[in-house]
Amino acid sequence: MSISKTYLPKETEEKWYSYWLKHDFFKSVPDEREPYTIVIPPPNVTGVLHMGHMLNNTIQDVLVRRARMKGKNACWVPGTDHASIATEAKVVAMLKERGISKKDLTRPEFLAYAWEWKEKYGGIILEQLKKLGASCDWDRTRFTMDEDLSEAVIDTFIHLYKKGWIYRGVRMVNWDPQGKTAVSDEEVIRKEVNQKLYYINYEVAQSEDTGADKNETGNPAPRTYLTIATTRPETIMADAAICINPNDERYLHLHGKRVFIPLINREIPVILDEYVTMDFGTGCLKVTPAHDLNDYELGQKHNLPVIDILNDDGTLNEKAQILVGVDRFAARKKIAVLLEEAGALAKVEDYKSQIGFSERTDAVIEPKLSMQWFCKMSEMAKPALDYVLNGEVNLIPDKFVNTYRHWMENVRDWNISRQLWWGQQIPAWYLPNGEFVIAKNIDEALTEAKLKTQNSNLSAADLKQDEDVVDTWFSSWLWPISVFDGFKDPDNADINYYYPTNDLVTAPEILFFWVARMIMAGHEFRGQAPFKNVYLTGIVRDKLGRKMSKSLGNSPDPLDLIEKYGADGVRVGMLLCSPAGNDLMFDESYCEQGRNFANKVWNAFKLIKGWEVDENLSNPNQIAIEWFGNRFNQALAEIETQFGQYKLSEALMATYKLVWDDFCAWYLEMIKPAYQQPIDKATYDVTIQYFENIMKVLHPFIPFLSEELWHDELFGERDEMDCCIVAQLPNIGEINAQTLNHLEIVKIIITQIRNIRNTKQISPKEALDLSVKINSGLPYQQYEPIITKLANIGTFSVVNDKVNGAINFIASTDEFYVPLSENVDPVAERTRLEKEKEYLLGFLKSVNAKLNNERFMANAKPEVIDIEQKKRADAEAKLAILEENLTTLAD
RNA sequence: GGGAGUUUAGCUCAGCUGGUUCAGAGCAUCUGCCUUACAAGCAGAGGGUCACUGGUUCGAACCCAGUAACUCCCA
Repeated sequence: MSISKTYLPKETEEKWYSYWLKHDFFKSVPDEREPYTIVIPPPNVTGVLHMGHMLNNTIQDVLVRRARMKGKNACWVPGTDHASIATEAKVVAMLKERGISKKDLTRPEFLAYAWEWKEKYGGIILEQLKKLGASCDWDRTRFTMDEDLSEAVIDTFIHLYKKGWIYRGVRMVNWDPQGKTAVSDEEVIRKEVNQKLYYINYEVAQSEDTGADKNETGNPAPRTYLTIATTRPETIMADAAICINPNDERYLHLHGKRVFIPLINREIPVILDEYVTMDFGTGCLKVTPAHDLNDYELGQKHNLPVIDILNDDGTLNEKAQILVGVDRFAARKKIAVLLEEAGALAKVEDYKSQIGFSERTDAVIEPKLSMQWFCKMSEMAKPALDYVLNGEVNLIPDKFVNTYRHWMENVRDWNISRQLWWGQQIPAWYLPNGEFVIAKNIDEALTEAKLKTQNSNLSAADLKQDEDVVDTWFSSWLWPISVFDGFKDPDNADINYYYPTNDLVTAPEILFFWVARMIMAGHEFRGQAPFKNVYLTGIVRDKLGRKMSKSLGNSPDPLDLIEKYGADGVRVGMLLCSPAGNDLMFDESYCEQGRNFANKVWNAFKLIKGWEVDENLSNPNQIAIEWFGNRFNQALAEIETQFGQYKLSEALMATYKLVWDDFCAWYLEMIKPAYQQPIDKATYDVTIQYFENIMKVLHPFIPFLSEELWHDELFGERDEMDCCIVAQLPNIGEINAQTLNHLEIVKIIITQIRNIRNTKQISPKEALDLSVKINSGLPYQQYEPIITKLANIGTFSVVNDKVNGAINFIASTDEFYVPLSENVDPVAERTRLEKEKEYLLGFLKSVNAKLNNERFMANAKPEVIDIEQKKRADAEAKLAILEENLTTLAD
């Protein structure tokens, strides 16, 4: 049978994924084992896989697979999020294509379309995750609008309302005029934008009472003006006052005056408040409570009326009096012209300022007063902060603790209503008299309403349910509980076993919307945080540091990458460039490196697979076998530590080097029989064992290839359930430091000789002789076969005297000589030795400086002093050898 | 304007409580190899004023202060 020269991932991936599924390896049910649980951050149901998902889910899968291989009952719960704004937008767009407008539909009709859409496109992303190898328990797949989960949302709403933590109120919200919904502060993206600053003159009203402004002839006094600066001239019709700083000496004459709004000539007062910055603009601020948050607060303070001149879609309404029906941006341009014509526009300047944009629709956010539902945060924030501060919940990396605390200490109430249909409808029913009741369904609402009004004649028809739905995060904050049915059935076997979960892997940008709120919900409903560790991944950026996004088109399609490099290659590629919590500059070349790695493993397999065993041969490789056994244990220990600290990229790199450098480049080269020669049984058996162990260590990173090789007959008979995915990771055995140290010296010797070949242009095929003068007492004789093989040595001899006319080098404190067929160039040799000597002298000098320093000797720790003394001894010994060699050379 | 963070080789990053030859890894680069596991490879090599300026210390990439550049969050 011929084995392909390179690893071909395609059929392997398909084959093993369905095998794993068929044999229920991803499935988890509570049992006596220790659970290891992850709930997936549910992607948008209508979304497609992007690089961020790729990173996130690779990390989760590595963690889950590793836990499974450590004997834990691993459970990774998958699912999707209904994502009200994003999904509703897509459904609206789809309807539009079919010539249907949302406003012509009833709510149930619209929802029917939305569900149809969800059934058709929802879950594509979960299918894509399978391509990556995600070992989720698919039987547990949940959706945030599943009946049970929605019920949990409604119950939660009622629960919090009864506690007094949910209330209804007029607030300034971020209004998205395109999506026609309020969005949370976190969904507003601020960008710096070039704008214009308009200077507008307001005529000051004449004082009737004092007559001071009339001149003696009784003619009207000349008109006077004040000038304000604004970036939003279209809102002047909503002005409620002009505000000046009471300390502003320029405007003392305006105290107590009134002014006219240009174009509409409505009279408004001049008010005084130190809030106004004197040196910004003209020092006169127009106060527009309906359209600016700060103005709103100022208006509240001064009891100003709120005049809202904008419709929900961003056009001007009749309260504006002019430009009614015109969009806010068109109105801005038009009003500038009108003001100009009226002589009220003093000047226009360029101006840069921060503007909020909707994350979902990219429309400019309009501050808008509206009646919304709010969830009070202060009581819930406190315990949620404590979980993180006292370490019950670990944020990884911990630099996010500060950010988290800052946010939790300054948390604002959560606007939980959204003016959409796709989502859980708010369980509030309005009575004819304007009052409302909160109830689980219409029947309960009616009962409540009758009780409340003492009117037993009320009927269901008299009640009208709130039109809005709750914010999507109001369902996803319950996710870790609701996926285990913890609301409907708070004492069921699953929730008791799997909750709290172990690790949550998510992006730092949703630390507050999601992570913090899950902790709040966990505390409120289970008295326990929902997870122990939160691993915050970085943002995937392109090579230039730009965030990968659809609009920039700088994101590769993950499925294309898998097609090109194999899922294993892409997984390795993702992890290679992803330090925890730092953004990662993704480049396709990392996937290439991943693919090459998989190929390396494949070829190591191919080599071993090709060996013939001769039972009669004795084992010449005991040293190599012992060394690799130790090295393997050492690497296992390192990898264990790195996983413990969630340094996944480093754990992968340690694995990578173990396989590539230690196993392939050193171990296999040491034991490899000559071409077409058989190998002895002992070496063969232990090597296969080593390889099998390596498959295990590799499995979390490259599950497909490791599973594929696992089933080769090389490893003997396997029954159906004997799979790499459930193999137990090897235990960390004892590590003999001396074995490892000795072999490091052997490697140095080999490298030195190879280096000599390279610099002297000697072919690797030409054997060289090697003599060693042993000063250290190291048993070089036993390493002779390895050195001879890897450095292609002809005769290896131990000598008592220096060898003249040979290239020499020092390893440990022993002297090595390589005689060359042609004479060694004494000048070049001298230069080389002198250089080395110089280095050693410098080194010795710095060591001596420390040892001769009384304060060092007095203050440094004894072990540090020991080390320094050993360094001095070693350097002096080497220096002595060098000196001798230089003398010899001179002879 | 307020808060947090980052700055180490061409690139991406390690570097734990200051002390091993501590200046590291992978990739890229250069040189030489088609040595029958692998050119998706093998062997070897060269790359850095640890952002800058001061300070603390016997000793600083690491601690402190200031400066600069960049990033993020909040206003």
